[in-house]
Formats: sequence, structure tokens, C-alpha cells
Amino acid sequence: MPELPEVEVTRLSFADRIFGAKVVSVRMGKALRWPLGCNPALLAGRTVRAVRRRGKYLLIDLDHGVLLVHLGMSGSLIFSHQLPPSGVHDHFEMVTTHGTLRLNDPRRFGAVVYASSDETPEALKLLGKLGMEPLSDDFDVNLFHVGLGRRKAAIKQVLLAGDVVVGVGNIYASEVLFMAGIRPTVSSSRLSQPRVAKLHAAIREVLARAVAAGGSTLRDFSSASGKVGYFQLEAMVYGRDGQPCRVCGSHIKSVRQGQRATFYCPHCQKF
DNA sequence: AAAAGCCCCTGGATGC
DNA sequence: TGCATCCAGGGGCTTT
Repeated sequence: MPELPEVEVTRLSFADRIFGAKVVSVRMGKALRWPLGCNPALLAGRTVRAVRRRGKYLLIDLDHGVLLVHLGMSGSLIFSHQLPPSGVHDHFEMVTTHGTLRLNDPRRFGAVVYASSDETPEALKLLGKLGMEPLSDDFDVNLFHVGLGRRKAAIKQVLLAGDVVVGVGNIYASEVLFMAGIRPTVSSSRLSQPRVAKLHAAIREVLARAVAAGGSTLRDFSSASGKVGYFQLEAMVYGRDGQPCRVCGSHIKSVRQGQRATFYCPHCQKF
């Protein structure tokens, strides 16, 4: 579910509310992707200092240590004083003086990992190879060109890999390539500088607009305050196989790349 | 080093 | 109605 916009929308929906809260207790349910990495009881009494985001990870800074939270494919957070009784898919719960943070994740591809800082080997194993942040100033178009130039795989796959630029998942990869007029199957290294510049701008614009729309709610995404997103209504190609292109009217095509569906307009994205 | 495939897991939609 | 199959927003690990 969650790509950069959904993770950022989630962050914005509870960062201010949880700021300064003191942890009362932490409970882990069924195993997520990785073990927490510390005794949950050890976290009681610590104070939440910030909620940051790196790629699709949320980093919850405590006055000592940090929780790395990943939502996987089906995870969502909710933060509230008044939560219904926890269900079978609620696998992490942190009670604080400002409310309870709960992770619901049916498929359990998500994770909550504790590290004493984001520089420890355990944290770097998850964060160390991540690419540039697309919405920050360090997303430099020349560095982007160099990064893409080193890879011969299809541009869609290189975007998804997240080691050149982070946060672009399966929905937004198709959307971004549509906006840039680039065929998803073209080799990354064969993109000219002007086309890379167009892609760079498209990534920033699509992701920023998606954040503003509250993310995409395809099945069950909602922010930590329970709000659904609306960006899926603006999708130009994702999930629109066989439907007319909103720009030229051609039938949207679907192909599979690396076991994931890709959508594009054969006319607007000729090469 | 980079690329391609496999796999983790549950649930909803579709087809017979 | 029941059962099998396919598909889903991610990404680490293993094999080429």
C-alpha cells in the first residue's frame, strides 16, 4: 500500500500529536518481518522527540534510541486516545501519555525495529543503501542523471529499486513515467539529460500532489488520524488497463516487470 | 556489481 | 455455495 506519499501523510497525521509523549508500554503481537530488537519493556518511560521519514521508513526518535517503522504492503498506523479493542492484525501497540500508536498489518510485510541510533549497523542495514529523497533539496537533477546512467535495467525497475531515488513505488512509478512521457521498459542508462530532467520534475510534482491529496487509498489505506486518500482518483494510468488515456484517448496498456504490473500509454510514452 | 527470480503473508475478486 | 487460482501499494535474499 504505502509509498512515499502515504508514509508522509501518515507521519504528518500524528507527528505533532505524539511529540513529547512519554511511553507507557509497548506490546508486540504476531511476528512482523523482523523482531523488534529489544525488550519492549525497556522502552517504557522514554519520551518521543520527533517523527521523521526516510524513504518509506518512519523514524520515531525517542530521547534514547529510535524506532524504525515500515508499513510493508498492507500496513497502516493509527494514533488515538480512543481505539477499538485490538484485532488479529494489530501487531504493534505503543501506549503513550498522548495516545496509543497501533500498527495494523494483515500481510505482516511491515516491521518495527528498535535501534539505539539511526547510525547503528542494524539501522544502516535498512537505511544505508537508500537513494536520494525526492522532495528534499538534495534531489539533484545532475546526480539523478549520473545515478540512472549507471544502470541498464528498465527505468521502471530502477525507480522501484530505491537506491537512486527513494519512495517511488508501483503506483507512482507508472504515474511519474507517464507524466515524463517515458516508456517504462526503456533502459535507464539510455535516457538523455533532458528526459532525466523531465522525469526529475515529474517525480517531485506527482509525489507532492499525492501528499496534498492525502495519498492513494486503493483498498484500505488511511492516515494515523483515520483519513483516507484521494490521489487514486487522479491516476492517469495506474490500474487503468484497457481504458482510454486521459490525454490522447489511446487504450492504456499493462505489462509485467519483475512480477509487478506496469501501466502506460503507448501513444504518450512512445520510447 | 548488477539484474532477475523467489519468497515472506493474508484476503479479496474472479472463475469453474 | 465451495474451492482453486490469481492478484495486491514492498523489499530482502539468493542465484545467475
